[in-house]
Amino acid sequence: MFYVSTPIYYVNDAPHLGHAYTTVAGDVLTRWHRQRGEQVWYLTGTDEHGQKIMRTAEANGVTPQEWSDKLVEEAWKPLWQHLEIANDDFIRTTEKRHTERVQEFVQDLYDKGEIYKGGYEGPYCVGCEEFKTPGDLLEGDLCPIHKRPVEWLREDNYFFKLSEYGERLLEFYEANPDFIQPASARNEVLQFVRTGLQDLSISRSTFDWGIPIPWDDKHVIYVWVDALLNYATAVGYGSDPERFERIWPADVHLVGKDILRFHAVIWPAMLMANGLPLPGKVFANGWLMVGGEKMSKSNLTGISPRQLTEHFGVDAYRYYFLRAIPFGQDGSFSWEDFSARYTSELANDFGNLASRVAAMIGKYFDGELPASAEREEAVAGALAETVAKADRAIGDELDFAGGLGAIFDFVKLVNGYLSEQEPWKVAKDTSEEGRARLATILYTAAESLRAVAVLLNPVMPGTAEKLWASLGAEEHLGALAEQRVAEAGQWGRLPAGARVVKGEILFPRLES
RNA sequence: GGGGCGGUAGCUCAGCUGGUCAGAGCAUCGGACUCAUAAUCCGUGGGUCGUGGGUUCAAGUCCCACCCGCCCUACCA
Repeated sequence: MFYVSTPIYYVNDAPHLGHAYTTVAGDVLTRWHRQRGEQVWYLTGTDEHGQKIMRTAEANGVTPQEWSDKLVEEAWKPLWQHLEIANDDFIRTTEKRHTERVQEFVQDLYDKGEIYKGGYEGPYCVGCEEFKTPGDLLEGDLCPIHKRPVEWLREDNYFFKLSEYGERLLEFYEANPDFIQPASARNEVLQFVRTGLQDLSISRSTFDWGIPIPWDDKHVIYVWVDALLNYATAVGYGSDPERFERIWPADVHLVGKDILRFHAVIWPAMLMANGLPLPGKVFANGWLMVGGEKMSKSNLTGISPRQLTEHFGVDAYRYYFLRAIPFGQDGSFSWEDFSARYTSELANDFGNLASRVAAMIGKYFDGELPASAEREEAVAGALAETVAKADRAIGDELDFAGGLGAIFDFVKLVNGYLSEQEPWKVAKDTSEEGRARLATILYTAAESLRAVAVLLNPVMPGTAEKLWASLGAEEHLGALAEQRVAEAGQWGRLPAGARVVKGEILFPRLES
């Protein structure tokens, strides 16, 4: 089972572009693997405990649970639906199937002696109601937010013996060089772990919006221990061993680089402590930058996903970020760049190709795909290479930009092929040879589009479906979703006689 | 403070262990063509490769210093 997770997002606020970026990437990755014919499990969800949500809820005059319910139902789930995210499950950390298992997990670690009672001591700001790190403080030990002196406070906590896992983690990273990606992220983690790990305080007693520690209900479980476990509880950990066995471990955990450390250090250590298999890969994607600044929830100047989909459409939205930004790197994004790529790549190169091919088959063959007299090796060969390249890039390397680049290079190649062959001139030659030549040219173009529809289906399902319909492919080849990547590059799958119609414009020109 | 990454054509970026490395895409401009969403195809212009030194027969490509931007330096998530 190919199991992919997004982070579970903190429901402190509504989803923004960064959340959507990661979630779309995971959706494309999992759709790609489904298109390969694999069994796939795609999980997303929400993280709903913690002090911050408690405060936000209070500030809005509702309980934390009410606050979470509202955001999940009115903001998060609807956005994923809007963006055509085909997740198989959606887990919330306030669900019983999660909280009970988390308690069991922590109890297990406690029984195994991995957790001990200790104390955390440090500068504490009464105003913030939280501990500060010495580095946070202003001159004279002032809280940077309240500008008031901090107090030195000690809190009893339970600690997980994270410090004992440094060596094992390093060995694991060594043995699994692709565990943390991209390489820059891996290096950061390695450096961090090499300098030595401290034990992790895994409980809090200063607030109560969390899962109680089973043997000491004055404490709640540290939100990250709670949150990370969603990846296991959602697939049956502790409740459905057979299912858990089948799905676990995750093949890919997609994360933002801000939460890399939790996933690359704490999470594997927790799993090791409980003797569970470790995930295959943690892939940290970068920040979306706009005007050189990071977009985040604290940066409310950010553009919302819906603003973009309203203007460009959902498919173009799904395409744009993955195409424009190498996955794993920070990427600058701008309305102008989105417009430029939409027009050049989607409308002019791709949409127009579909349009002109369908138009010519309609005009010269009454919409009935003619049989090809010969096989155009250059185009057929390029297609096979394109499929191989895209499959490796998107399916294996999470190099979405590279894979999409390959597919769109092929689209350009087909445009070039048509310009070279000039079917509109060949059409004037009504001899038998002329008709045969024309048939070959148009068949070649249509067959190319058939493959493009398959390759783009994981990325732009709506558009791919329109193209599939326009080619009359379903009647002969079946549903688009059933087309396999491995067969996409085989030449000659679309049979002569298919009803090709010029459907609606795939990517209409943008308003000014 | 320590560590890491980046600063290459108008824009976004490729350039591995030094020797056609000064590139690609988009935008600009010129030409071709008319099947198509005034789309497509071909061609052109444009950069002292952040700054200053140094090593070398030869440096975006190595070394040093400096300037600018970003990230990490553990328990908000």
